[in-house]
Amino acid sequence: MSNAFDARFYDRHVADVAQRLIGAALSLDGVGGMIVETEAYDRDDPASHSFAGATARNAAMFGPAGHAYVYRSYGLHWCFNIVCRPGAAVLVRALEPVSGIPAMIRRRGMEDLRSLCSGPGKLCQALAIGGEHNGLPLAHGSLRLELPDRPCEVTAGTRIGISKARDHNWRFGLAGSKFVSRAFPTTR
DNA sequence: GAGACGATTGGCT
DNA sequence: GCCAATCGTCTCA
Repeated sequence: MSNAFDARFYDRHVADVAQRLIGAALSLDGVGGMIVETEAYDRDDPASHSFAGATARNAAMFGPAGHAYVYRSYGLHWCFNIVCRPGAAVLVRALEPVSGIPAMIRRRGMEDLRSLCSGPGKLCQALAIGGEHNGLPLAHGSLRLELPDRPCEVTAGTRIGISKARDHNWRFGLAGSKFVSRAFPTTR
């Protein structure tokens, strides 16, 4: 059984890792929940920050697997990624709140559970993830990641908010979850 | 040093 | 569905 402490877990295609992270538990200082939505970004992916090579901002993407890559989006939001192979990372887009919910409500300024973590910027605000967490390991410390015992039922779709390589079905969600940032196209 | 742009969100029509 | 907010990063001069 693979776990988040095992570097080998990340040594597979990033889209595969993104699927396996659905159902995992993510938390910071005891505040967190279950990952219900992810997106994969690969080294040779025009939509990825790493596509043009390593820079000061994306250095963490080329660092050790199983570490965090946190960046600021649109000047005001933070987005949280899990680094896999060099230049590849999984963007965590949504959580189902599980623990520390009062803290999330306080930070987000709203009570609706579905609005607490249903988006990459939202979950970072709810968990108080910021630039100081960029490059930190997820295996120990205040940032925790625990993989599910068994794979969850996952639905796939196209990634959101990008202008390049829109054709890849590299967005993954927990089937039937109400906590995703946007509904997946009805499958089957 | 200047200019363009973005893996978003929340409010308004 | 449309659009403004807001600023770090990157590119080019």
